[in-house]
Amino acid sequence: MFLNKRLVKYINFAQKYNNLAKQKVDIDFIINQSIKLFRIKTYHNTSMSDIAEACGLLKGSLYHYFKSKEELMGKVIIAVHEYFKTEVFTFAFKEELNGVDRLQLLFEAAQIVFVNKKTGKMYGNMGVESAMVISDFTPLLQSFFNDFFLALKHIYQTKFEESIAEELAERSVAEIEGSIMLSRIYDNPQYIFNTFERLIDRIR
Amino acid sequence: MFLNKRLVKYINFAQKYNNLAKQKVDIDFIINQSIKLFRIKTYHNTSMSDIAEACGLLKGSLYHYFKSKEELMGKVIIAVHEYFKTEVFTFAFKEELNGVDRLQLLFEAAQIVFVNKKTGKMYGNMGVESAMVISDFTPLLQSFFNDFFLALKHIYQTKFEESIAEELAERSVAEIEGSIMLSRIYDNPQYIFNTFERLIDRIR
Amino acid sequence: MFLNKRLVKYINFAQKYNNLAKQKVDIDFIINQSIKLFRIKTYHNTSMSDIAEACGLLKGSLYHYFKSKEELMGKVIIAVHEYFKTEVFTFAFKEELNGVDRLQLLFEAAQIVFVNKKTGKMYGNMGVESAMVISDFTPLLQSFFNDFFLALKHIYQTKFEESIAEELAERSVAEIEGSIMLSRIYDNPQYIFNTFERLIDRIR
Amino acid sequence: MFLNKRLVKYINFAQKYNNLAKQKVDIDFIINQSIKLFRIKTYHNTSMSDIAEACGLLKGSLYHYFKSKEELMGKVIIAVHEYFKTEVFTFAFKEELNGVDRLQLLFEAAQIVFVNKKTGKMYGNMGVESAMVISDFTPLLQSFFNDFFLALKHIYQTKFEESIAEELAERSVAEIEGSIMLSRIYDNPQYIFNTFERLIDRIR
DNA sequence: AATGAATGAGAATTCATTCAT
DNA sequence: AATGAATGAATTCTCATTCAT
Repeated sequence: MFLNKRLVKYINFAQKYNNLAKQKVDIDFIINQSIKLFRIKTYHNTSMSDIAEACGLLKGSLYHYFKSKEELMGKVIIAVHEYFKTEVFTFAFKEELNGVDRLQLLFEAAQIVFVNKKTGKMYGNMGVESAMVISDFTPLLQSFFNDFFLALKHIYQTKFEESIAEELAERSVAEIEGSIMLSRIYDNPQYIFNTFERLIDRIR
Repeated sequence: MFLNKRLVKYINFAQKYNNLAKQKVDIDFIINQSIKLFRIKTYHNTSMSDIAEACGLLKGSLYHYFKSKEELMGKVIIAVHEYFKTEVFTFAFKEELNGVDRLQLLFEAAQIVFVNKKTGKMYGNMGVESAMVISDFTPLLQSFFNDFFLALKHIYQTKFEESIAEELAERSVAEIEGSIMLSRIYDNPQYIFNTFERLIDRIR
Repeated sequence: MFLNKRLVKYINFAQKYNNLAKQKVDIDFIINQSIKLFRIKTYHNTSMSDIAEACGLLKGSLYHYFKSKEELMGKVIIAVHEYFKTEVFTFAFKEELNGVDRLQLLFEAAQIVFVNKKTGKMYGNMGVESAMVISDFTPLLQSFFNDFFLALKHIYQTKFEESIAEELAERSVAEIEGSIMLSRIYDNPQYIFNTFERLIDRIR
Repeated sequence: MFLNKRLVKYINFAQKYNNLAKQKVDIDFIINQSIKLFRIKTYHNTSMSDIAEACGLLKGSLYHYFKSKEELMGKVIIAVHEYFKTEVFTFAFKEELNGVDRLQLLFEAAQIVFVNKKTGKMYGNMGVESAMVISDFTPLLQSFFNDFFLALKHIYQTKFEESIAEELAERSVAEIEGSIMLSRIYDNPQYIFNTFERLIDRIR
């Protein structure tokens, strides 16, 4: 190597300086950018290049964070799951509220994920459809839906006994997911809204 | 036209005979093979090569029948839709039966598509999930779900007035689709069975 | 064969009847359709399918007339050559006219091939460019240009001695071909017109 | 900026050094290899595979540099244009020389492109013919011929007034291009040589 | 951590040509 | 003569992944 050590040091310093100027790139940032892209373009139609570009990185650099696109997708699903846990399902366990209020808050929080508040239109593809298409991710989806189910069951238990609460929860999850699907197919959020209303009425 | 009818008939027959003699496959065969593959492997993970192989053809030969993979997928969705029209939705309009029976028959016919009777397990991915991921196919999916909705509405109208029948139909479609999704995610047809039972109970 | 002879006869008759209704398809017809297509779309961008379609035939049927696309192209070049011989170059040998008139008539006839009289715009690609790109056709092109050269030389010999007439002919061919090229590149027939005028002036 | 200029220089140098170390080829190398192939084999008969092989790369690697074969061809035409600007047309503007000398030098430089000095034979097909066949490239060809025309006009203006210089330039371009075509068709550079001589005589 | 050139496998598609009928 | 299904080789292009620097 013909570059002397002092120079190398300067270069490293300069690079660090440049990086500081850029958007901080960490795993979470990449995951969030990926979520955005997957929603708009689908897992299959989003290339590692696209993701890299959205992160201000180059393709190869992503492989420092994830050893494959599938691993990244897995992390994305987990991140979405985590979001739902802390921002949506959590309302189910606000013991200071009654069941109706909890359900209402939970649905309001969920809505944000699917419906663009400004335009009133459906957001693009959610991870679920993309994920369903890849069987490797079923355990992660199962885990997600377990939590979804448990949250609703917990709310229903404020009014019903366990076995009924369980049945209601299962039905509700199915109804909600089905209506999300319809909303997306018809590009009309009304199906979700109707379902949410119906479910709230039912618990009343 | 100077050819008499009997002759035309003979000619048609002769042509058919010719076709049978040379033709290795026909469009319907390709579509059916494609459906099988798409169910197992997903639209994205099924290559034209795979389809060709399943048909005993070479890749290029498929392009006699479909000018692109997307066109083939479109035809696949239409074929599934057609199947549902003639084999599933049709029970909704058997006016000689009561609503409960119609629903029961319709659900039984639908089940066959999703659940492997022999193994009792879920079949693989259906076109719907694949299709959802490609926005070009939404009109076809809308058309499918329109028919699904109308069939259920027609059944519910045997017991309820129109506006209620409509609401019930919408709910039912959502519930069914959601439960199919859950059944697939948990690889357990029980969710669909439960939903079908519940819906039949409800109309009783 | 289960079809009786009488029937076969009828069928043949019926087919013949159908054919009579169609455009008569013979080699010249195919060649003319091909010329049209090659001019618009280039040799490389015109498929045998395109040609067949333009002739009301199916791809495979073309192979009754030409054993390959290249052979067809060869025949096309020859046909164009023939056209030029009988419709364009021929004016060079109208011994009853003077040189100027012959040149004028020859150029007028040539113009028709390159410039659309109605729109005043250049026609698309001529065979020459397409042909140049395939070295197998150089003998045919040489033959074409030999005749072109001889025609002009013959005209020039009405005013000049042989060696000068030869030189002028060679120059003229080059100038004309170059200006056709420019006219095509700039999509403006003026370059050809200018050249024709200049050449007529020169002989005067 | 806290990095002093000397450092920046070093860094640039270091980066260049890095690039040299890893890079197998660069854009210019690919373009030059492509020019060679297009000349011998035509744009249509040269595959991306051929080009890759000529560059010691794999097919896919080319797409780092060009997003399509057409883009590559565009760059090739521009490169040829650039070559003509700096190596051929440039002689037109050597104000210290008289018109005859400029023309002579320009033609000598041009000859090198078309005629193999060693064998005395014509080189294969040049990009121009290939390009002519693809309408997307006409703007690039127009730009090329604009410069060609301006160079010749500039030379003619040493002896003639502008309008005459213009006419002569247009004629000369046509004559040269036409004679290149003839030289190629007859595989005999004499046509170009004759034209060049004639044009030089004319300006004398 | 980041680069980005290179890989290499595979995708969809095109098309001239063949051939049994 | 005509069909048109089938071939099969080639072509452009994509993309996840690797790796030397």
